[in-house]
Amino acid sequence: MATRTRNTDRRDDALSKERIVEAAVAMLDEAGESGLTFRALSARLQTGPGAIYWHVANKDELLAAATNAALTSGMTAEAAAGPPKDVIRAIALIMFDAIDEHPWLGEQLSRGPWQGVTLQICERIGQQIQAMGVPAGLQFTSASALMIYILGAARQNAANARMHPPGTDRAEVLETHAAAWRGLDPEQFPFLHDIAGQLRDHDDRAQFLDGVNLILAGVGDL
Amino acid sequence: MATRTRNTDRRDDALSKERIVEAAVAMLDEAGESGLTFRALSARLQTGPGAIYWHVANKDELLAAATNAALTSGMTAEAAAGPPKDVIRAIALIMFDAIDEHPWLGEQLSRGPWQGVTLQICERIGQQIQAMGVPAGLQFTSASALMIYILGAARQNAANARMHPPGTDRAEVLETHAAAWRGLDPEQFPFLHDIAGQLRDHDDRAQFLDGVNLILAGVGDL
DNA sequence: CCTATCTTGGAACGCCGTTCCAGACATGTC
DNA sequence: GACATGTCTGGAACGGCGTTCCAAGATAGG
Repeated sequence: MATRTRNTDRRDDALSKERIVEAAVAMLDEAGESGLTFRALSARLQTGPGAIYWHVANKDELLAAATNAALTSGMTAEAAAGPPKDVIRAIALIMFDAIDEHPWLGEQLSRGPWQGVTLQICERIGQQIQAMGVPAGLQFTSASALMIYILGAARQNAANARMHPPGTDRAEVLETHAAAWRGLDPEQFPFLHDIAGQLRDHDDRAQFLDGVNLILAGVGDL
Repeated sequence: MATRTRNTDRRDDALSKERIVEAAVAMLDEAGESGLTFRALSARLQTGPGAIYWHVANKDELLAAATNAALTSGMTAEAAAGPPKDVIRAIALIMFDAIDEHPWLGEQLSRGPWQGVTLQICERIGQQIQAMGVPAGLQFTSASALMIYILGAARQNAANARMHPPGTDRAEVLETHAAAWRGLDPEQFPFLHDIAGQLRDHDDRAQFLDGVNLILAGVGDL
């Protein structure tokens, strides 16, 4: 592994795990998860697939490294002060925005177990849960419920965004979707038929925050 | 497509979309998502890959059909009566158990948009939300928060289960995991360090239900 | 300068989803 | 019965994937 000998004078086009991960993040942003292949990556870095494998064990490790890199870069400064619930809301929005910017993050974060940056986020949310005075026996449940909702909602949002070419008009897509719900049989689908209007007018980010508040309200009640 | 001519006397080893989907579900249950390939599937059905493509458009359609089949078979009878919150809890547990039984369902359900069986579940939850007297403007938010949590939690549970061979001892796995959390730096990870014990002792299904109750508590408060 | 180690990159392997197509099969018509 | 027709089968083949292998180039120490 490239543990030592990193500050010596190498040729300046030398590979490194950082350069590889950086290129991987760029390719994921440009072409999504299916756009990242070792062949395309090695072409971008002007090398062969074998060279990459000297720095990275396999694609899973590459994806994990790209995930940590992308999330960490978005988590630099943070509103650490304020009431616990506000801090949680801020963390949630940071994650939502990060996944909105890098849609492939949604798939990746909710795949494996919580580790790396995800673990740090879990920790920060847990600290705020404790600061709220939630009884010890319910802290784990509360924190994981928040984590699951945040990851699930951001992921759902990313999945929705991924289904349309980047250029399409959001209002038009929503109207089409809402029309489909409104067209459902009112006898069999009264609820979906009713709220089709809310689907058309809703704002993803605001609704995400409403969901976080919903859970926070439940946590505060315990 | 095989639309008509289904009741005529064909040879009894004839392919059909039902037989294909049934075999696909079995393979997914046995070997997970990566275990379902058109080659293995055609070998199991004693035919070639090309024959399958006459009944199924592509792998996405096959996965969607398998998802609907597996979820529908688990949703036969249902406790439709009782207070709305009880009905929601019952639906949530049915989904949790279904995904627990077919771990690949977790990945699949949260991939695409809500359609098929997922749409029906959304409808049922929405009806209960309405029955709870939630204001019209908040019904969409409440229902989607519940859906996201249910899908996210069940999916997370399935991902955890998928990481260990079927035979491994659950208590041992949890103990190892808890030990890792307990070994974290108490200065940097006070929360995770503290609740490692709860991680070791927790019951996935009970904690899932606690999370649902958390959200229901918040919804009732609005 | 020579040698041992680190690093590269292209060829090759086995597998995947998918397409193509020759032909088996059941059926309706004379 | 012969034949034409549309339905259905299954094996070969295509391009691309993750990954492995290894000969050769680059670099550092004696």
